[in-house]
Amino acid sequence: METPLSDPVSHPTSTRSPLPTDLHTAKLAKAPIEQRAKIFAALADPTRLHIVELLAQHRELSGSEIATQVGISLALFCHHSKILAEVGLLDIRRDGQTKYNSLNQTLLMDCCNYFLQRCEQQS
Amino acid sequence: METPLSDPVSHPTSTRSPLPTDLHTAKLAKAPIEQRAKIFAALADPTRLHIVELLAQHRELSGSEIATQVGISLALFCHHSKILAEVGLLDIRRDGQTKYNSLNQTLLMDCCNYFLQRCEQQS
DNA sequence: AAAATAGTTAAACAACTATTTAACTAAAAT
DNA sequence: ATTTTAGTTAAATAGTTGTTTAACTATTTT
Repeated sequence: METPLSDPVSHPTSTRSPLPTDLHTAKLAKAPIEQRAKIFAALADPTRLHIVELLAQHRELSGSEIATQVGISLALFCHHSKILAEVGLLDIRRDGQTKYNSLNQTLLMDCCNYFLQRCEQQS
Repeated sequence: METPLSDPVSHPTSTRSPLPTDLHTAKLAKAPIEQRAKIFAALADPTRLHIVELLAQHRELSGSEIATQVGISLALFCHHSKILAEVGLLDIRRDGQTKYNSLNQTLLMDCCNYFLQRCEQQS
């Protein structure tokens, strides 16, 4: 398993540090292009995109809640959540037997800024 | 072949209309999730991401220029450019036997704004 | 006219991936 | 203690996709 681009320890869901976006985007730029591509690959599947869009609006949802909302089995959600977590897009908090998933908005914004910066300083 | 989300006629490379981003993002929101996922799928391959990042910095490049820069055959570039053009990320202008490719920055920004809007108005 | 350049297309192949199903662990509720 | 509930894991399958190779068209150059 690869180390995700965003460190869940230094950027937890509830208390995300207000660092300038340039720092994150710089971190993303140093990463190999394969790792950047994997973030988009995580968003490339309709089922996963549905999950991400759902979490963009609801902050925190349990696995069962997401599975029923999206209309898939819990087993399938587990499969997709693993892919989202592996690239660092999913923050997971556990409480008893339920796991609460939230979106790493910072990483999502960094991916956007990564392009926008290059478009601005065009040669 | 599906109709791309961005209309290359109303938004050509050289004279892109300065419409507010909300209109584009709204158009993206109305599109089925499969079509949105396909845009990310286009960015999910390292070779294609390399092409996109190259075009984010150089505005316009020919197929041969891109192929040599990225280090792939022209046949392989042709394959990838078709996928990028199909989702509307690539604007193509022809001059004689060479085709000049440019990035549809508007669509790329719309994809970013699509998430960011949802994150802001979180419930 | 012949050769080089730019691009397209199709076939073949290997590698990967989304989904289903079933068997499993662990915590909570009855 | 038994039964739900929540989540994980593995195997099997079908479908998709990236790359290579070779044959092709059309434009430009010599």
